[in-house]
Amino acid sequence: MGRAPCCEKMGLKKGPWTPEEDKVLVAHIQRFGHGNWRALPKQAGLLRCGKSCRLRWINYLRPDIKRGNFSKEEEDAIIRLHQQLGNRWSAIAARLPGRTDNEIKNVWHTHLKKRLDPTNEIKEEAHEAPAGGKKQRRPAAAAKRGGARRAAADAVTEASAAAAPVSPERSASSSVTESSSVTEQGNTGSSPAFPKEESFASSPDTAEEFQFDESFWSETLSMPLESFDVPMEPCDAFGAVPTTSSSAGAADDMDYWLRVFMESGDVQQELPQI
DNA sequence: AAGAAACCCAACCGCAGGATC
DNA sequence: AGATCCTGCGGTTGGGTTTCT
Repeated sequence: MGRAPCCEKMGLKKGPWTPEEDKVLVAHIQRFGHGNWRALPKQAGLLRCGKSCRLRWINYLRPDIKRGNFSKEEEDAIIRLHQQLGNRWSAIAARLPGRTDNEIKNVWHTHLKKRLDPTNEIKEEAHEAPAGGKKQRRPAAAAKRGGARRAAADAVTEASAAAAPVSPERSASSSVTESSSVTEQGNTGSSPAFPKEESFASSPDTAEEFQFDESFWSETLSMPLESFDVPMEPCDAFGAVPTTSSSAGAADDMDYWLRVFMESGDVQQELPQI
């Protein structure tokens, strides 16, 4: 059956997202959710196709995205899950709170696959124990990698992640995993404006609240897959489950976020009149 | 300092499958 | 029942960044 192309070309923008576009998209989803991705860009006044908007949101703008380097536990989990699930990245991502399928896929292809490849073992050993091998990256440099390109959008994302009420969709784990990222050595997702550590754990109390034991990952990740197969609650754009506990705050959260983005830029001006 | 090579990640593309008409 | 729409997924790639020579 002849499928219509994803984007009806004509004037639709492609390529990297600008901070302004990010703001518009986030603000729109905050206010109206993303019931219809195809219609969303038009409603939001974005010159993007719905697919592109969805991808940007899922992989980058969602407030519960955990950025930064993968921990050893996460990498091990990916390897283990990949053995069980194969290339079902979304299924693997569902078991790694805060990580996207795209991110996991990238990590797999750039690091883990090589690590598992017997022919690359020697190379990987060299990687583990730097001894002046070719193209050996230093951790600090690796952490810095791509920082410039991300910085602008991070301002938006981190702002979201910073004050975002932990989304119930992933709350059980994301509240935990976010703090785990704090312990990571590198932090590619950090931006000068919103250092991850500060942004998430804005107060000592909060920081303490999210402290958790290193054993979390080993315990969580060693759980049988079946234990994860709990039907997901329906949720809104930010993963807010409409339960009694969270629904009351949902509207407030929306307003809060709208204010954040209004204050962070000129979103109000950019939003189309609806 | 400049160029080459390697690395990495965001984003695109096309397909599959469920939902709807 | 079949056609079409829409979303989600996995594969792939373009191009920026970092490191080495």
